[in-house]
Amino acid sequence: MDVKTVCLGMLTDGPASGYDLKKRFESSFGHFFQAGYGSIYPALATLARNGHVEYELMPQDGKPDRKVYQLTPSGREELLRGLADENPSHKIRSEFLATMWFADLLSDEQIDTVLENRLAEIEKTVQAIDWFMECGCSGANEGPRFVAGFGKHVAEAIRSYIEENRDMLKKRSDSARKSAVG
Amino acid sequence: MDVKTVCLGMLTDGPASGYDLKKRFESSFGHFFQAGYGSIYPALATLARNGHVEYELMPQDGKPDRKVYQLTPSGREELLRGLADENPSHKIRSEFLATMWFADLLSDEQIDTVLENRLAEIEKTVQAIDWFMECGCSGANEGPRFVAGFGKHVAEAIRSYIEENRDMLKKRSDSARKSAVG
DNA sequence: CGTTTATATATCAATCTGATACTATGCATC
DNA sequence: GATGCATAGTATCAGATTGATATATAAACG
Repeated sequence: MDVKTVCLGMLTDGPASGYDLKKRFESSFGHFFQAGYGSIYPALATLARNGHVEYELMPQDGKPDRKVYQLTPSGREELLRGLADENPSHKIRSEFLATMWFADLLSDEQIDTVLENRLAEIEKTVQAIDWFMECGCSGANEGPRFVAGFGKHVAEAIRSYIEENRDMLKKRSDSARKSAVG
Repeated sequence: MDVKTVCLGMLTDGPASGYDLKKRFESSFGHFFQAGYGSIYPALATLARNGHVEYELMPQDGKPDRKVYQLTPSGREELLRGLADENPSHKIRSEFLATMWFADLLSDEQIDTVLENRLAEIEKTVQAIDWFMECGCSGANEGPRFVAGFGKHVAEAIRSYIEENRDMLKKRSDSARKSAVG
């Protein structure tokens, strides 16, 4: 499954422009599937070329024209084909964990800063998901609720793991403690 | 941070070929940072061109020559620069969650299969991490242990979430139950 | 008055993914 | 005896994605 399929899926909720889809990627999809203009616009262009979506130009004064896309019957079929994979991937790309892997090359201060920043990011994610569950989820189906709950559960697991295990990475304070005691 | 930086980091454990690094990506890094030949070989070529690594050709009979790479002092500096980011990213790219988001377009059977396959993948991940903690971790520093524990904790959080919330996605059985009761 | 934010389009270089190509040995399977 | 697969090793390529940037206008902020 690629950005094209997700765009088709988003268009089942009604017509939207590339700009609209980007906003939706940011608000509800952001924590598990990212896409920027650089993938959304080419995706829509390809889908239009293949007849999976159609667009109407909506002129606006001052601002550039909106291209409002909507699903075609062929697009709906293509969407189902894209969703048919029975073992869809779930991948993590973590510069954070890669950095922690090499913790012995960093200072305690650096490690501390990185961990604090990660906890702050988690907090942002949890708040975004909470907002979605309260406001953005009205009328939504079970799928989005399941996914939002998943994201929150995992984010909280990460938070608790970091809080309970961050001491593991402090090497200097260990020897400092020893020499202070001894 | 990109594949280049991680390769430099891996080479702090001693000289290795591109093939060796690929195996290490598979065994210990796989659950949070993937890289294939298509990124490893170009990365090593660039690093060599910039003087961050050097290689020696090790002829073998029958098999192709090994190119055994090792870190240079300039490479060690480059590694520290690559690790200096104070807010390294932690991104999820989940076709699995994207599929679940659109659960209302799928049959109960499809959803069930996808969830079972995901649970099986989790099991594989947990086993790979357990193996690493018992065998691959000997003499390893705190960093790898922290990361392995992180991976296991998160994998188990995912498992428990799926097991406890999978019913949420069954729509047909709900109406079936209602009509059976009514 | 200058800067940032929002609305909207789109492209580009650098990077990454996943598959494939090439060579050679060994091991199992039909 | 042939066929396929695993292991060991190199490497490339098309297609997808990332993150930044370009273009244009208007509103809001300080």
